[in-house]
Amino acid sequence: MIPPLLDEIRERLDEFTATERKAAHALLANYPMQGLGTVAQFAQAAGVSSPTILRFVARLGFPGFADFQARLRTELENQLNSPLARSTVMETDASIDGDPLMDKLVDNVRETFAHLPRGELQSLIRILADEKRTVYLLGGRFTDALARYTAAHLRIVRPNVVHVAGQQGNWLDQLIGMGPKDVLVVFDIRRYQAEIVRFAEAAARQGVTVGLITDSWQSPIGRIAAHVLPARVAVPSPWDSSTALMAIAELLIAGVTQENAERSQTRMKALEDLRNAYDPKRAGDDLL
Amino acid sequence: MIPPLLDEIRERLDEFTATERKAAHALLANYPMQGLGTVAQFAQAAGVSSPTILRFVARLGFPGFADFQARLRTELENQLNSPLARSTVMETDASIDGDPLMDKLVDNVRETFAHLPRGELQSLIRILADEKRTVYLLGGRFTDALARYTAAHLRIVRPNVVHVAGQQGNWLDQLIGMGPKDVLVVFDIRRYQAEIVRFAEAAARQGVTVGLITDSWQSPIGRIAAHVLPARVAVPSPWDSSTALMAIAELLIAGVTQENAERSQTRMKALEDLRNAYDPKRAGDDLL
DNA sequence: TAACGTTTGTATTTTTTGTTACAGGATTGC
DNA sequence: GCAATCCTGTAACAAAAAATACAAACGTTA
Repeated sequence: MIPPLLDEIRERLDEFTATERKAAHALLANYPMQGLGTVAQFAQAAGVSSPTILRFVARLGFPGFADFQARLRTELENQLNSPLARSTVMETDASIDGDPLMDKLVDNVRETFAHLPRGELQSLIRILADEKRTVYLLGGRFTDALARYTAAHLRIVRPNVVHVAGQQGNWLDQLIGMGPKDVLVVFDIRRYQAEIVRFAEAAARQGVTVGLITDSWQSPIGRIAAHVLPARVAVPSPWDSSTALMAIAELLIAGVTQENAERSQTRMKALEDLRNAYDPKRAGDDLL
Repeated sequence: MIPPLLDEIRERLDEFTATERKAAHALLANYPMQGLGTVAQFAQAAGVSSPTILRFVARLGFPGFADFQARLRTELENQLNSPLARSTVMETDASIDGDPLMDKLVDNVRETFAHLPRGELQSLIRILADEKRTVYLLGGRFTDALARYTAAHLRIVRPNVVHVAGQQGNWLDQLIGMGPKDVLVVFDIRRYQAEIVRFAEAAARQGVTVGLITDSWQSPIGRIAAHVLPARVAVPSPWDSSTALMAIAELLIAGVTQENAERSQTRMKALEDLRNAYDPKRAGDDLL
C-alpha cells in the first residue's frame, strides 16, 4: 500500500516556505477533506492565495491540483474500505416495516439460535474438524443446495469432504466406502424423502456417525442420528424456509474453520498456490 | 447531527428512474468517494451520461453538484473527527447469549431486510413471475448453491427455469438462447469471479434483464444490472455469510409463488400427478 | 543602504467542469 | 396500434476553477 501523504507532509514541513507551511497546516488540521474542495476554498482556509496552494502541491511532487486530489481520494477510499472503518461509516438503525415474511425469517433465525443445543453443536463441530474422518454431506430436493454449500466450504479447510449428489445409483458407490470413522451430515426437512432416510439408515448401520440438521425433531433420521440440530422453518408461504438451516450450516463451517485454525490457514494457502499454478490467467478466459 | 445521505438514498431508491438508479448504485458502491470527483468521472463509473448524474443530484434536493459535494464532505468530515464513537460495538437488543457469530447472523438478516429497496424487490419479483420470460440463475463458487436452491423452487411454480451450472464451456450454449425477453438472476459476492461477471455482461449485451443479489453494492455487475438487492455478508469469520442472501432468495421465491398463485397451484398439482404416474412406489426403491 | 534573490499576491489566460437546451427513443396508457 | 408522456443522451453554452505571467514586497547580504 502507498505510504500516507499525511506523514510525508509532516516530515517535509521544513522544505516549505512560510506561506506554504500555512497551507500545510490547514491541510493537516483537516486532513484530508481540506484538500478535496477547490483551490480557492483551500486558500481561504489557509489564509493564503491560490497560487500558493498550487505551489505547495507542486512542491509535493504533483503535476497538478487534480492529481493531488486523486491521491487524497484513493487514500481515503482504501481507508474507508478497510473492514474496521466500514462498520462505522454507514450504519443507522431502522426497523423492518412489518412485512410478515421478513419478520418471520428474522425470528426463525433468532429462535433457532436461542434453542440450539450448544453441546450438540460443539460436538458435531469437533467431529467435523477431525481430519481423520471422511465427511459426507447429503440433502434432499431443496436442501441439497445446503449440503453443496457446506461441502464447498469444508473442502477448503479440511480434506476428505464428499458431497453425496447426482444419480441415486451412484450413492451406493459412496456407501460401500463409509465406515465407523466417518461422519454423514444430513439436511432433511419436511417431506423427508424416503431415499434420504434410507441412505442415512444404511450409513448408520455401517457405524457411520450421523449428524442431522432438520426442522423440529421430526425427521425419522433423528432416531439414528448422533447429533441433531433443529431449526425453525415455518413461514407464511407454501414453502418451508431454509434460511435458518443455512445459518446453522455457517455455524458449522465457522466452527470447523476455527477449530483447526492453523491447519486451515496452511491448507487455504496451499489451495491458493495450486489455483495460481493451475491457471495463472484464470480459467474460463476462453469462455467469451 | 444530520442524517446520513446514504440512508436517504437507499430508502428513496424507488423514486429514481432506471438510469438514475445506476448512478445511485455507483455512489453506494463507493460511498462517498464516488461523489467527490467530477461529474464526468461519476458518470463514467456509473455508465450513464453526465446530465443523468446532475438530475440524480437534483432529485436528491441539491441546487447544484457543488452543494452535493459539500454535503458529502461535511458528512465525511464529521465522520472522521468523531473519535471512534460508534466503532465500539453498540449492539442493540438482547444478544442471544453472547455468541458473536450468532448475533451477527441475526443482525445481518435484519439489517438486510431493513435496507432492502422494496421497489427493486417488487419489480424483480414481477419479472420473475412473468412466465413468458425464461429465467436463468447463476452463482459463483459458493453462491452457486443459492442459485441452485432458487432454481429448484422456481421450477415448481413456473416453467422455463434454467440453472446455469457445470462446465463453463456449456454456459455458452445457454448464452446463445438468451434474449431481451429473458431474465438472469446472479448471486455474486466478494471475490467477484471474473467468469461470472463476464457472463452477466454478455447477457446484458443481448438485452437480457439482469437481477443481482450481492453484498453491499460492490459487485461490478451492479453497473449493468436492472435490479440490485444488497445483503449484509460480513461476519466474524474468514468467510462471508450467505444467510442473508438465502433470506433474499426466499423472499423472491415466496413473492413469485404468490404473484401467480393460481397458476402455481395448478402447476404444482400437475407435477405431483406426473410424479405419481412416473413412479407410483417412489423412485429409488431399488436403491438398497 | 543598495542590490539581488526569493517569496507572495494580483490579474489574466486557458482549461476544465458544471449546466442547460433539445431531439431521439423508449414506455405507458388509451 | 397510436398518441402522449417521460427518460435519456448529445452537444452547445456558461461558469468556475486551475494554471500562468508579472510585479510588488520582503528579507538577505555586501
